[in-house]
Amino acid sequence: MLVDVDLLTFYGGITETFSHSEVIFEEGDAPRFYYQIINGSVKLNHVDDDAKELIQSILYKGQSVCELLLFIDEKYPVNAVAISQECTIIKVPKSRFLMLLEEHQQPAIDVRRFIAERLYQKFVMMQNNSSKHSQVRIKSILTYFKSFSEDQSPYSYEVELTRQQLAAITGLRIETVIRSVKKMEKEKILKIENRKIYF
DNA sequence: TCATTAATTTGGC
DNA sequence: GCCAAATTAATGA
Repeated sequence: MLVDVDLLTFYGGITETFSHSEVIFEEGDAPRFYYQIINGSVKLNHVDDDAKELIQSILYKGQSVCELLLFIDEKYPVNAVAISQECTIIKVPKSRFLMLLEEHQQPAIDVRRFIAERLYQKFVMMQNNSSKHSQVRIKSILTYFKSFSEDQSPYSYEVELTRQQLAAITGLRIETVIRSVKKMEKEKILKIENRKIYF
């Protein structure tokens, strides 16, 4: 957990449960809470004029959601949507959370580090994601998600993202994802077993 | 279990 | 890359 749950509770944290595809906050909303995922996963996305979805990031248990908006005065640039069946989130009012950070050194350090970490990942992904080679884009995303996994040996990571989600993250078409992934299997970059991708 | 819906895959342009 | 159609998996009554 990024910040201790008891501490969050002490500062007014309330848990809330969302089911699959329920919206936690929407693009354009004014940020009013710090959100931390107790259980489940959340996607941050944007839907463009053509109704095409771009997934900005996917967040898991223990991570906070768009915490950077608490430090500036802007509206949310993305939607936050639960993508696990059960998604439990603790939320703390903005002002109280800022108070928490002032009164506690360690969480302040951890949150700062988390933001830096994610900004760094964003740089890396942006560069790879602008590659004209679809395989580079996909591999970069897989590497990123695998980085959360303990086991770093080849084919050990079972990709839980659907091909649609991969397409929405990389900005590629679904068909392109499917065809590239198959090529990558031939090139022994990954393995496919009954539709599941192992990287 | 059957019907419906969503996701995946293939092929043509 | 785009679209349509076929196939398969997941979901719910």
